[in-house]
Amino acid sequence: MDLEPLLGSQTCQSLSGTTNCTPSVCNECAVREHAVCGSLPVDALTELHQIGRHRLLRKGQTLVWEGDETLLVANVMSGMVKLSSGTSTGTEQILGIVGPSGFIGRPNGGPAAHSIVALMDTKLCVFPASPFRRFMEVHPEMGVALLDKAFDDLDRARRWQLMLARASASERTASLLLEFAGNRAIEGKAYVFPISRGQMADLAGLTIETISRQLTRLKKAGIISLPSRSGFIIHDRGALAAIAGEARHSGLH
Amino acid sequence: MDLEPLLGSQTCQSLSGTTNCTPSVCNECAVREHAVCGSLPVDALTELHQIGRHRLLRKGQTLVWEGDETLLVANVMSGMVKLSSGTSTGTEQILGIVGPSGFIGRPNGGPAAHSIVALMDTKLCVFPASPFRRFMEVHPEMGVALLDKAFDDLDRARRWQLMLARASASERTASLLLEFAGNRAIEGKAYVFPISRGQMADLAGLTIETISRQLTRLKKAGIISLPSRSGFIIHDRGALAAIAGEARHSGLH
DNA sequence: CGGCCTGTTGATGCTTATCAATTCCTGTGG
DNA sequence: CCACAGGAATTGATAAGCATCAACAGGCCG
Repeated sequence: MDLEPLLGSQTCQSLSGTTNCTPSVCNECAVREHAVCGSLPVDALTELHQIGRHRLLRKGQTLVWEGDETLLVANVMSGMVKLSSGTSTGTEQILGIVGPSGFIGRPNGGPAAHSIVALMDTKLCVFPASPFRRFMEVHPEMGVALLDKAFDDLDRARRWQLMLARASASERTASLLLEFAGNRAIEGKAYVFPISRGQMADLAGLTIETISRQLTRLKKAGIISLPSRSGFIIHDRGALAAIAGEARHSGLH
Repeated sequence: MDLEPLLGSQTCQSLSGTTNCTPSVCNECAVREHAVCGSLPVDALTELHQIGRHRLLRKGQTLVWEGDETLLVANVMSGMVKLSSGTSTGTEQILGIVGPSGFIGRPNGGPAAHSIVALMDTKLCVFPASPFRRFMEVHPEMGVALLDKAFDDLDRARRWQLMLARASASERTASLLLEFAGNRAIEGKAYVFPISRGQMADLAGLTIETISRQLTRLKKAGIISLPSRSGFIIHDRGALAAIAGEARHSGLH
């Protein structure tokens, strides 16, 4: 189902018998430069292809179940997945969200600390864990790149952590919107909420009602629009960023 | 100052000319089994020794400054360091705390995302970044171990993040105490607060006053003692853990 | 011994959670 | 295509929890 071998559409023409050109699917990959494979030389990339597959994960589908042995790792090409975990009280909690060029899974096995579920239709570059590990052993630069990405993620998690510790409701809501819109949020463009209000509340450490009130407030201030229940438009990115960063000292609360 | 070459106290006796026995300092290392070097074979460990040094970081001393190029990585053998960062408003914020067997620094260079400062006298196993990188290239298992640790840290950061998002003041304070006491908190043992009330407040996302009130409350409930300003004793570890986990439904708030 | 800094305790107000009612999508079936 | 049901989101009223402001106590240093 929706599995497409990466090699399937390779258009490299081996005129001289050598095949050291970039597989076309990678050239077309929107996140190539930012993902872990970005730093690989052509021949290594070609090799990596042979163990990976493209996969489309439909909205709501689960890639990995919490507690399962980790059998695969993946790059997110487009879309979004959530990392979630069940709590002692039985409810599900969102631990994080991973968007394009993000890496998910643990190469070294062990039970998964969280489930991975698609928030919208999501394209992935999936690799079985064992061959991926072997690939890392042969190509240490991949391990290096992955390590770098893991440390990046760690830094980002620590900063979000800080935000949760100190931010007000308006700051959290604004940060959430910017997160959903991606780092390069475009004014006037229609974005989709990848998660429900309830899940947004979980992630930001607020309640549904507070999220709703803050969105209304931002709408009334003219900073965003809410054309439908599941979409939003940013009109004033600067204002939103200002609120996300330091609302405590601005006029809008 | 306080620099001690790791090889200095190696007691391995090369009777037969071979030196493939574990360096004694590593045998004596309290965190050997939990640190990244734990999985290394003897010969690799011996090699790693030759690029590392022990270093004692005195309370308050800074190992790495935020923004500086990362020139070293280290294992924490004993003590505690904080990761901190300056904010836009000029104040310092604590991003996290690293205790024994923790790994700090980024092997792959780039400017440091946070300063690293000792919270108490701390013993470190320090390695210059470049030789450490070369070592990783030769010994991929080190990269694998480090990657695993990084993912562990990431999971822990995500869970603390979740805690901050949803926890009440009493939950946060209890979690903080358990964190300070280590995973195996012993009832009746005297522990030291590694950071000031203000820094605890920063870390937990509370104010000094609230931290103080919660500590008093825990003391009055008989769960802890506060024999001095800078120390605490846990009398009822179970109660503390219960509060940290699910205070919202207990009687104590 | 006295100043000073850190921590504790007290009183009050703001922010956000909670409880409750209503509206508005969305998707389903006729 | 429209009507309807069901759930999700919004809005309102109230209260709890924590921050803030303020005063005080207790070590630690000179």
